[in-house]
Order: sequence, then C-alpha cells, then structure tokens
Amino acid sequence: MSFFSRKMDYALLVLSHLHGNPDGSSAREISAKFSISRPFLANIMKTLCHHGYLSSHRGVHGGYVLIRKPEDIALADIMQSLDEPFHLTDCSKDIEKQTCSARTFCPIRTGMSGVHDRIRTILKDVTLAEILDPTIRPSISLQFGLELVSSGIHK
Amino acid sequence: MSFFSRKMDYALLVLSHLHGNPDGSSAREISAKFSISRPFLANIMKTLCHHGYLSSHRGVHGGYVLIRKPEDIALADIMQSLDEPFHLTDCSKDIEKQTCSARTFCPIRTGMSGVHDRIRTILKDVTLAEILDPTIRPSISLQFGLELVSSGIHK
DNA sequence: TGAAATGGTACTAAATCAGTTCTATTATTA
DNA sequence: TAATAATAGAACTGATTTAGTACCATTTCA
Repeated sequence: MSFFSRKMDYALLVLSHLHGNPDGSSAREISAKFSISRPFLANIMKTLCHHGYLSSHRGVHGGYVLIRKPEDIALADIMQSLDEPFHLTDCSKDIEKQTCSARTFCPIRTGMSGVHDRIRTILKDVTLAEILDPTIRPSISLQFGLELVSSGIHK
Repeated sequence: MSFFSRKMDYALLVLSHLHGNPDGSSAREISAKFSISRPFLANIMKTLCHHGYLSSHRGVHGGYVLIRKPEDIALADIMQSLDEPFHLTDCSKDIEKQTCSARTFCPIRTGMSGVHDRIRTILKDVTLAEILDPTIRPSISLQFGLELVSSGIHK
C-alpha cells in the first residue's frame, strides 16, 4: 500500500488543476485530462467542496473553483479531510485511550513518538504551494540550507 | 490505516526485546510479554530471521538472537523486509515504468518527488538504536541542533 | 424541456491485512 | 526413547479497507 491513498493523490491533482484554472473546472474536464474515473473524482471534489477548499456552481456551465490559497493548504489538512489524520501505528489510539497493555513498559513508545512527530512535521509543513513549485520551500529544512538528495521516483 | 503495518510494529518490538535480551528469546515469550498473537508473531520472526536480522536455534530451549547492530538497522530496511519498500503514491510505479499517461504534464510530479524523498530520508535515517534511545539522534535534524516540537501520541 | 453540472447517500467488488492452520524438522529432557 | 518445546515453510481464511459504482434529486443554462 502507498502512503497516500488515491483519493489523496487525485485531490492534489484537482487542487493543482484548479489553481491553474482560476475560472474553475468540472469533474468531467479533470477526469478526462488525467484519465481518472469520473464518478470517483466527483465524489472527491464533493468532499473538497464540503471541507471549504472549493466553491461549487451547479448547472450546465457549473463546476468548482479553488477558494483557498495554496500556501494555506497543507498535506496534513487534505489527508484529514479525505481519509483520516496521519498516525504512525495502530497502537497510537490505544495509547491515547490509555488502553495499551504495554504502555508502562513498551520499549519503543518514546522512539516511535519521535518518528511520528518528524513525519507529521513534514505533512504540516508542505503545502499545495510547495507541491506546485518545489523551488519555493518555506520549510524548516530550507531554512537551514539543507537540500536533501533527490533520487527515486518521479524522475 | 496506519503508516506502519502491524508486522512492522511487532517487528520493532521483537528487535527491541531481543536487544535487551542478548541470550535470546522465543516467540512464546515475546507474544506473552506484549499480549500478541503467537503464530502471527512467529511468522514475523521467521521473516526477520530469513532476512538476516536474527539467528535461530531450534529445540526445547531454542529461540532467536539479534545478530545485527541496532545502529545498522534502519526503519526503511525493516519495512522492505516485511512489507514493501516505502512509496508515496500508487502512481510511483507507473512513472518508473513510464506508463503514467500524465507523466509529461503532471502538475505534481516534481513536488511529490520532493515529499517522497523527505520521508524516505527519515526512514533511512532512523535506526533501531534511535528507537531504543531517542536521546541519541545520529540524524540530520540533530546535526543542525533542530529539535522538533513533540506533541500528539505516545505521551 | 433537455442536457449538463453538482449534492447526497448507499452500495459493491476487489485488494490487502491480520491472523490461522497444518505438517515437518530439530533439539532437549525426563 | 518418548514427550515436549521450539523453529521452518507453506497454504489458507476472515475481516477490513480501498476504490469505484449507482441512483436519485436539484440546479442552471440554452
């Protein structure tokens, strides 16, 4: 399984496309452009509208318009709107509820918390604006002049 | 769904427990200590042994012993051994295979690559040693004196 | 009035995850 | 030597989640 669900992935495509089309666009147009299931994409756009990312307009020339600024939309926000908030392990909830039977002696509790926070920081730090233009990084790592080696996918 | 599968989570418990028990331990002991399904845990330990993290000893007083140094076991390694290598989105593979129909005009390709690399850096950077003792961080962020705010789970 | 769009909800098929089951082999101990 | 306790390996299963459909209603425009 991927870290991001397809809903998440498609939502980013939608938001990016709408940012490039300030007059708006419809589910039909976007599904055609990216060869994505139209009804599935329509559901995602309904959800994005419901959560205040988009405004909608019905009727023949209806569609959606992006109404939030890209720099105000963090990956963590989209994730929470479409799926659920990020959490590292299943046991996170148990621990919050104090029902984890190993909570008093779990050898990885603190260490996992650190990893959780580091990943969550990225998700809260990276916004749609950075996805659209990766040269502009308002991120912690850039403040320290740290450029991570880029390798792997999306080349 | 959680970022880490239960296999991943349990594997970290196993490795941590075995690090604290240099003479070794059995699936029975560990499943009892953490209240985990014994056959499920046994499968995970077989896999860890198969991938060279543990050595095994059969028979009545048999069990497993940790044979790799904690500082040489990165989260990314464990993930790859038990599940599959980390990837941000489903489309990663399409893009590698050059079969993604949107690869020439995808508006999020480069941006997503950056996020992928940042998360992968954490997974390659954090080792079992750091999970066991989070105060020792051989990580990039510590080199820059960066302490991320800790909040959320595992408190 | 018909077509094209969203709104809302419920449903379904396929994939994945978590866990089980079974049989074989090895080693210790009584 | 027989019982027991452990790993080795493989196949199987049930539950959950994901991805995607389907349906009907409403709105808007030509």
